[in-house]
Amino acid sequence: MKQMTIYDIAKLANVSVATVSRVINSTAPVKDSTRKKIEALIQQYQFQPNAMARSLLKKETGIIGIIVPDLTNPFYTEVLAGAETEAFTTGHTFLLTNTIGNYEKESSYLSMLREKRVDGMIFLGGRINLRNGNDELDQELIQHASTIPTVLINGTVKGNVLTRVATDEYKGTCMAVQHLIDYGHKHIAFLGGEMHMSTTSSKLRAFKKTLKDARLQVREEWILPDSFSIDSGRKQMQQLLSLKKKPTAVFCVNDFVAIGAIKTAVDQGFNVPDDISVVGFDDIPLSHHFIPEITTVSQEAHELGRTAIQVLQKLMSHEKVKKHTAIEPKLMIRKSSAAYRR
Amino acid sequence: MKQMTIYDIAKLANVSVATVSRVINSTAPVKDSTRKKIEALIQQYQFQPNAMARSLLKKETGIIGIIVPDLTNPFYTEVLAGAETEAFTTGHTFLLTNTIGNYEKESSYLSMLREKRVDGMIFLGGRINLRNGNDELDQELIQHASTIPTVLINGTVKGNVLTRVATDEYKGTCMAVQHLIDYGHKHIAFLGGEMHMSTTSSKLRAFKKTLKDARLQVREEWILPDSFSIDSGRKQMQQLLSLKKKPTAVFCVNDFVAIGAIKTAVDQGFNVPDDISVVGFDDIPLSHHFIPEITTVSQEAHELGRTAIQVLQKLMSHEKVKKHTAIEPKLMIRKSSAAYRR
DNA sequence: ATGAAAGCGCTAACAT
DNA sequence: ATGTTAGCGCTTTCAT
Repeated sequence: MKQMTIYDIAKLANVSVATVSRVINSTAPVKDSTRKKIEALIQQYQFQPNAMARSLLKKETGIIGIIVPDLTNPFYTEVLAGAETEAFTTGHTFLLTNTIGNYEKESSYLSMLREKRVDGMIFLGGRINLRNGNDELDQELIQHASTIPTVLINGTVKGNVLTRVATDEYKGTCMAVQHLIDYGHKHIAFLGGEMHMSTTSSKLRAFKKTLKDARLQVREEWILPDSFSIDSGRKQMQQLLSLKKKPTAVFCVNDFVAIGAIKTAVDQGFNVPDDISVVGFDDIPLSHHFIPEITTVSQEAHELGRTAIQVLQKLMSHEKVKKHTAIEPKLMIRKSSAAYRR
Repeated sequence: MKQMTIYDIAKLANVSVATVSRVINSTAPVKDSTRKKIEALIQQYQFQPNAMARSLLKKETGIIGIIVPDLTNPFYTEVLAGAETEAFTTGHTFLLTNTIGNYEKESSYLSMLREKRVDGMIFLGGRINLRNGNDELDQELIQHASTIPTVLINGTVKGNVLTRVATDEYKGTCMAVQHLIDYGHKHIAFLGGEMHMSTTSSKLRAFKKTLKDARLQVREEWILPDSFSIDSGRKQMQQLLSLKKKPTAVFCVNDFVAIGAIKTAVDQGFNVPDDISVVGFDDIPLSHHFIPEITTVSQEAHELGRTAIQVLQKLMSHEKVKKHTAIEPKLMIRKSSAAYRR
């Protein structure tokens, strides 16, 4: 079926396009009889105005561009779901991209979003999580952000010049490590994460700080970053268990690493949490269904997504917004951690 | 920074807009010196053509609309990730929606996608999974599909008039149940799923058929549909274990239900798989990291997504396509199922 | 090789 | 209350 235009409807109703436009947008009074006639026609032909023509004129598309590194990562999808909830209320839709952390793909999508004239943009992961940043990539993003309202989630660029919403990972880590200390653990390891990512380095800083404040020793051979995957957790726990001197508790940079770590420990005949306590980070849905249920730090992903959209909406309507909005992390104490028993 | 237009560039270069358009699209030869000049200007001002203006004219947007019921469900996101891979190669982007299975939201997004004149549409879950269909909802979808090339994933509408790509769930179920039978199980239960969903009913049919072919009894009190959640698995396994006569193996409609079922069984002191075998469906990433690793049926979600986009691309370029493309399921034998021991 | 101008489908100011 | 018309930013004949 061919798409009709506002002209077709106007002709059929013997009125001008302006009148049709008026009934569509109820932007001015129209005589009841003509309105009825037009509405009937619209219904009959299933006419739907071309949003592009309108956008061209109004300079707004009703579309928010989202750049995500990994659609299969539950943390990101939880953020997305939260964002969608909020965006739906204002009629915004998402133009979604999946960059698998590939900077070129990020760039390519960045241009695409600009060409499409999205009303705003949310950026997660990838380049904004680099520990030391990358001038060229940062500049590109800042440049795009100068024409499109942009909010960064859990990341930043050099100089913190872009608006961002983030969980306080440093604080979350302190909470988790302190929890282990409160349980009487004195020998605690740090597992997973890529050292060139800011999320890892800030967690590691928090980890060391918390141990030092409790006058506990930081043992370098128990600090085993690697990546963010389950396999990484398996591998590094393996390594840990091969040491003569083993820790009694482990802080993992995320729940995937925690799952891998627990799995390996269990495979090797250790009991979690009785022999070794494990805490994760993120509170992915599965963490409280795993066996044992995982003690972890919630990033309030849904909330994070919603907040980011709220901030973006202000940005889009030229309201003043804080450069940085922090989301409070929440410690979820479950079954993978227990009091130290000698 | 204000967005420039092709006119601005043309003025700065002392040429007509036509010439600028020509260098942007390399659609006609342009003298080398003028091209260089224009390219420099484009670079300098970071000019990016307005995709909407172009789309208005060309009648194509480069956007594919995707309707998904639940962004936090790993099966759907895996499909999405597969689809994205394929779409990226042709420069298509996704306008994503999340309907949480709400039919009104589906309708609302359906119109939105049409207004936005997406080039094609992928529909997952929701109304297309209704066991007995729903005439009104079906009609609406068919109506939209008559103007926008549409591919349904793992679902259909009455009369099968729309193009679809689907895993053979019936066959997958037969494979899983047969696997349990081959392991010597004679007492097998069916857990989870909503009975008004076609995925549940077709799995149940396959389940019964396979048992009958093996001359095994189908016991109604062991058929415990409910929903697709982990909690549903927990609840129904609880129910199963409260029976005097218990099965030795369980087929679950998906991995979530399987996880819940295993959890409850373990909580109650049963060993999986020694006391009771459990198989799932979908092969979500977590299923082979769970303890025990879950025997399941892979829907080849990534492949499913890719194929759907390939089919859609043909549809969009007016090539002939089969109404139905089947994806072969794959049995993944892991640790949650074992041979029956009396 | 380049320019002028029509038109994609719509909205909004200006007339009537 | 309704119609006329000028764009929005681009592509694409048709001229030159």
